[in-house]
Amino acid sequence: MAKDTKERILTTALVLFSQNGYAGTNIRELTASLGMVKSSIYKHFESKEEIWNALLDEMIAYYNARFGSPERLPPVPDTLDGLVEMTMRLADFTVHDEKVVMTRKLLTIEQFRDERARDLATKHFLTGLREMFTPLFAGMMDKGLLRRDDPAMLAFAYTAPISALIHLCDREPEKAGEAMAQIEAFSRHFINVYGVTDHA
Amino acid sequence: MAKDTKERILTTALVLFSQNGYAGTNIRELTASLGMVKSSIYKHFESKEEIWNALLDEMIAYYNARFGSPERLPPVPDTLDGLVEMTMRLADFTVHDEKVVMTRKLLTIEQFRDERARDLATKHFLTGLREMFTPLFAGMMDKGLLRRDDPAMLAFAYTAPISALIHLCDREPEKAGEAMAQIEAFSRHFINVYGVTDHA
DNA sequence: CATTATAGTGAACGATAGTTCTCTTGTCAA
DNA sequence: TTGACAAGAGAACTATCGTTCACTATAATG
Repeated sequence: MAKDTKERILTTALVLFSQNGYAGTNIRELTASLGMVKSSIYKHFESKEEIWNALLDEMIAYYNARFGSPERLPPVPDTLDGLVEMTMRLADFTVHDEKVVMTRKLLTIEQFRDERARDLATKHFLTGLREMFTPLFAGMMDKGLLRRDDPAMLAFAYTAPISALIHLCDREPEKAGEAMAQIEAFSRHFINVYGVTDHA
Repeated sequence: MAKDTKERILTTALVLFSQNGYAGTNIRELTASLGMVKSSIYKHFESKEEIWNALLDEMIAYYNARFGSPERLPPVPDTLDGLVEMTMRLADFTVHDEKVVMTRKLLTIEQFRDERARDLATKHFLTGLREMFTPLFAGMMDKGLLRRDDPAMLAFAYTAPISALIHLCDREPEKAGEAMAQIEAFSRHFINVYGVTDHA
């Protein structure tokens, strides 16, 4: 079906664009990966740039569906260890889910060329995680699990180092194991510093 | 002189590659920016790829000269405020020095395509700052300015958020002022959490 | 059944990519 | 002063780029 082929094209475009960039990918290579001849793709998209725009539309929609809505927020952990566990689950998914990895790599590569990619990159790399953890840390303060402090600042201090290690995994996947261990070590360091050990 | 032209070519290549990437830059545009015709460049470089390799060589040499040697380490601050000041000086330079910004953008764009760019990217984005601040924090612990802790972990927890904000400036230069303020706020938060307030 | 839209083919197009070649100019050493 | 060489100009080459077009096979529609 047409809809199906269009979807397959976008999937393959994500694979190639995230590896070689938009300019570094040609439609011959793209269509060959799909088992067709290069002219066929113009039955589905008007131009290479339209493929890029459609791909960006999809990435934006995916981001909003997955991370945009407040009800998609993870529940506030009941213990400090619960925070570590939740973090490791999130990190594991983020590092190993192919589509998410490719999306991140593509945004990394194209962020200086395309304004929409730039905005989405900031969400993916900076504000997204921070806004996710801010209410979570506020909740943990309410529960007496974390020292009272600015939750947004704590969220930033917590998520930025984790983000840096996720980027390392994108760049050097063979270090993923090591990086995951560092994420856990950092998370434990964090709860040691900010966590409240109850002496009641 | 020949040496001079070669240097000018590399400078312009850095400007264009960091904006549009290696694949997205053509030598016509590159030579036109230098006021010559495209064939002339082959008197200085054998190919486009050789320009890329020479540029990488230069970036690696520059990095090693500037951040590689231990004697280039900044002095251990005598006060907690001294750490903030030193950080702001470093951040200001890193965010506003054109060559450094372009180098970072280029490494960001090309890190998935070239192995040497990948390695240099990890140094620029992760290990470099950490290795710079680890002995510095160890010294501050010796001086009783910081709580005793793993200096490498503290260095990571300190530099990663700052790095994230520097990346934001690369992506959205209009937010540089805001980002610098956030760096200072984070630095002050950090010394509040880890700093030792002397009650002797 | 006839028809019409759809999806894919293969040849061809103009534009542009990186590169090479020949020629001219200016500079410096013998 | 002459010869050699470095540096650039401009035309031309080949390959490849994104794209178009005429055509065919298939499947859905009246």
